[in-house]
Amino acid sequence: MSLDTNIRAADAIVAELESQIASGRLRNKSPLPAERELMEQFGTSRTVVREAISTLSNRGLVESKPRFRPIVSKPDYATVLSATGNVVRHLLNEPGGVKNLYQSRVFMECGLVRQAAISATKTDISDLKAALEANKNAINDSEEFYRTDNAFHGVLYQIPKNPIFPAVHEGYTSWLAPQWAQMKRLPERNLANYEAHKAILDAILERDADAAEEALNVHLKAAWEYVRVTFDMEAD
Amino acid sequence: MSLDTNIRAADAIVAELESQIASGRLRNKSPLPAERELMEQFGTSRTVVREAISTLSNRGLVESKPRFRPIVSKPDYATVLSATGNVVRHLLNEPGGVKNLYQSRVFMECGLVRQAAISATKTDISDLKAALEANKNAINDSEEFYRTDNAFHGVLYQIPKNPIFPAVHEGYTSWLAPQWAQMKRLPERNLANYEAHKAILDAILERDADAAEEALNVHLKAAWEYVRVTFDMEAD
DNA sequence: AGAACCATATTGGTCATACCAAACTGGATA
DNA sequence: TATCCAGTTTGGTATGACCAATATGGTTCT
Repeated sequence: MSLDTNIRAADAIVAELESQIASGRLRNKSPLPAERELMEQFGTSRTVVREAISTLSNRGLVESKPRFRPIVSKPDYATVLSATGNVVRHLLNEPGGVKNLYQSRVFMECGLVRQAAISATKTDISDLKAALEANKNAINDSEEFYRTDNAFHGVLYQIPKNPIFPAVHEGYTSWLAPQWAQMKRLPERNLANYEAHKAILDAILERDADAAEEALNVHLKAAWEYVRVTFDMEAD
Repeated sequence: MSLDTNIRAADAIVAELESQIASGRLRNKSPLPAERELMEQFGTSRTVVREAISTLSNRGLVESKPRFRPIVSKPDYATVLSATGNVVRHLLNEPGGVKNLYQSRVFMECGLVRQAAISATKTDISDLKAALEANKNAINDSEEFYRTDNAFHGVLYQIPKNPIFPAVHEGYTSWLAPQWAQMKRLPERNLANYEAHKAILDAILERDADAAEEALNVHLKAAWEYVRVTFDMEAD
């Protein structure tokens, strides 16, 4: 929001490098200049150069592994989401945290299936069918089922052809994965989930937004109930 | 995701301070210990302490103004969003960036008005009415109209009673504000916007989700068209 | 020629120390 | 009690040094 009195030398370097990354002067996936070089280039001490790099790293504009040259990484929506990962973890540990996130996911996907029902293209439909088929074939392999389940939902996020949505899906997947990982996954539940997916797809095929939303709602509500019981949370 | 070979001393300090903040051992809104104190406490040099603080600051867990002690700021959803602000700005400068963000906002609010139509409480309704009234009274004061316009949409984000949504609204507001700021705002447009808001509220009052969604769609589509023309972007 | 290998120059990570200016503190003063 | 000032604390920056791991380029072996 406010810019305060920002007289940090590091901020100037951050700004400059940011613009060089954005403009492509610093090519994506290529290493940043050496610290001692930047230090000369900007006429500052290595201290501030390192602070600047640290900031860029936290912003997700460079990927820095210890002992390696930081790699320029032009930001995309996935970067934004993953950069927030650490903080989100804290929020999930607060009471109601998981529920809030899950609820927002239900909200999001309700909208997605409506939109899918209304405007899914042939390609979208065949992607959904393929994902459902893979899902069906994995009913007895819970590990694989999880992946195909997630992939099915992922297709929904692709339908708007807007890069923000797949990034959000990635966020949900990675943030909620820890919860999901410690749940037992039984073939009968896999079957139920597959059938729920099928119901959703059927509704989309019939171009019935209300039915699709309803099917998705039932599906995710049931899944949540299972999560809730497993973690012994308070009811709604 | 991957933990790699994380041998950075600063990371240990970050982790420790993070957990102290989460547990409340470091009280919210209170200043962090002095750098020289942390340095002794963790047995490292001031260099790594400062790097750790910089990381915390970028994560949004402390608020650090130059020359002032960093203030502990327990993360909330708004913090997460605002921490991403810098990167999002870059994405908005890329072709289609603003459009993608705006489209996601339309998507979000379509869902919100549907939900409002279905399950808005009396309190929600009266909040909406109050916001609309304020909106009406500001038609001739474009500065004020912008605020009330935004507030009206903000009420929609409050209806799910989920802290994630208001945070998202804050995100949209701050990210799209720069675009909005440089647009001329005429009383006749204010009036049109007010009437659009009224149509939305009317549909909500009639508990007609489809009509509410439609009204909102018309409203935001029109607003987008205005933005698009102003900035001379390509058509859809 | 191409692959495995090794000595050396780079380079990131950390430490110790120092200086400055702004912020803070507490007691003297009006 | 409110104000003001000097001394202290503290964040921002600069140097310079050392270590260990990496990157590099030439040498040797196959």
